Amino acid sequence: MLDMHFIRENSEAVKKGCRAKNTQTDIDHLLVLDEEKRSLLVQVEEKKHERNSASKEIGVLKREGKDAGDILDKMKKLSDEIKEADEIVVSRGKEIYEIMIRIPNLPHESTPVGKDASFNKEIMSWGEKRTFDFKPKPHDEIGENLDILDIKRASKITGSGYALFKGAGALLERALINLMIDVHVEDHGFKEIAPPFIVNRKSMFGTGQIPKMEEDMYDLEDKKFFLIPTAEVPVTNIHRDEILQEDKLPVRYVAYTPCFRREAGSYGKDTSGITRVHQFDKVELVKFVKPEDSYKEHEELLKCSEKILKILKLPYRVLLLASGDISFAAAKCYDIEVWSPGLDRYLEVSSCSNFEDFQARRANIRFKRKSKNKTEFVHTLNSSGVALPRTFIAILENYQNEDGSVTIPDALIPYMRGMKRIEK
RNA sequence: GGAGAGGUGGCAGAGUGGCUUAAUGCGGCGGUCUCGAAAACCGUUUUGCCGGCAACACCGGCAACGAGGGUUCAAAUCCCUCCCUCUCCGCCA
Repeated sequence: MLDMHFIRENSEAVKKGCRAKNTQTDIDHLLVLDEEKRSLLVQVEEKKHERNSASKEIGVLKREGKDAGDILDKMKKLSDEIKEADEIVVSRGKEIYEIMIRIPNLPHESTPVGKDASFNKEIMSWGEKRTFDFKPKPHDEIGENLDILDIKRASKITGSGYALFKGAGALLERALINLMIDVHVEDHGFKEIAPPFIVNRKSMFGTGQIPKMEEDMYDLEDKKFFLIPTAEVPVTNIHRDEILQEDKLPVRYVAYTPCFRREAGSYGKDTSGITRVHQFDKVELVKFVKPEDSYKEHEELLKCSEKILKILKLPYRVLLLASGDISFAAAKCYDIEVWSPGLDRYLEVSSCSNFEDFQARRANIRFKRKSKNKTEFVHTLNSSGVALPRTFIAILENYQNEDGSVTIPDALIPYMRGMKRIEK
């Protein structure tokens, strides 16, 4: 959510930002409503002040056993007026709120302006793509052959878009989670969190998934609860409605969770194997920082995510996303994409976003400086560190051997009970 | 799922319609005292919004006692709905 003061004073910048994010919003209408509401508010508050003073007087008169009939009649009338005017203020307030919660975060000045993904900029790449002396297979074929991935049975159990890992495949999944968490805790100083996988509406609102993306979420008990689409939701909401101490910042959390996404409207896209599934595992990094540090912290956060791919020696590239391609709540976002030789393209394994104070405002996450009286909103950032299925894909495809076996990356061997190769 | 108790300021804890827009204690902050510290004493101590203002300083106002609604001139206090926490019972990994 943006600050109404900011919108008032920078309406043109807000309009421009909304356009850059491909979002239609009627800022002019919002400004009119805001103006109306504030002028009404002044009148209502004056009347309430009058009522408060009169009520005190009535109290005094009653205590002294005197008659307060006249003033009582007057107050009855005044109270009705207040009620009437208050209703208008509240209804304006609701209209304003409904518009406000749908205004996206504005892109940062370093975010390239462009309507879609074709305007994303590749800013770096790492690792050499392996040259194969045989035709590399796609992961689903490798996985089915080794009997470590069973998509057919997953669809029997649940439906299309689910993965069933078996034997060394299930172990690899678990090994990756453990490796990632250990790296982020031990090398990067994040605190490990194991959050609920089901959250309430307030939490989903706080991070910005609802109302805009509500249809992409799995819900429970008639939309009272939601299966989390990412650990970002429960972890960011840890500090909802809190005032953090300045010297505790930055706060860094790492959490493994499964993620549940309906992927509504994406049928037919990225359907190969387990590239796009409704349930997947992910290790997520979340930071709460002071505003002046957030862009420095954003760069560091990107490095933390990249580190995982470096450790696994998987070739990847980093994209700086264009304004039209970044999420509703983000001001700036990098995507990390890992190389998939079997599919012959890059796959997104991480989104590293700076939300500035957009989520903090929605979730009311603040901090207080020692030097100031006023509270301020923190900046929140998060990054996948990293998503599992596509990392699993990249390992199978990049480390495949001609005989169909898969070599285990060195860093994973201790997490795989010493296993060096997955063979039939 | 059933029965009961309860949700008040950072914490503890008063307060059942108007001398309470919340007592008191603890903690925090500032000060006195001290070589310094402790103790003691004095002061201070929530958040949001609106208006004035160059100002997050200051002044004035409105609101908030789990959330929402109702009664009333007036609600922390009375009524209704919901949420949460705790205790006991049932079920259960």
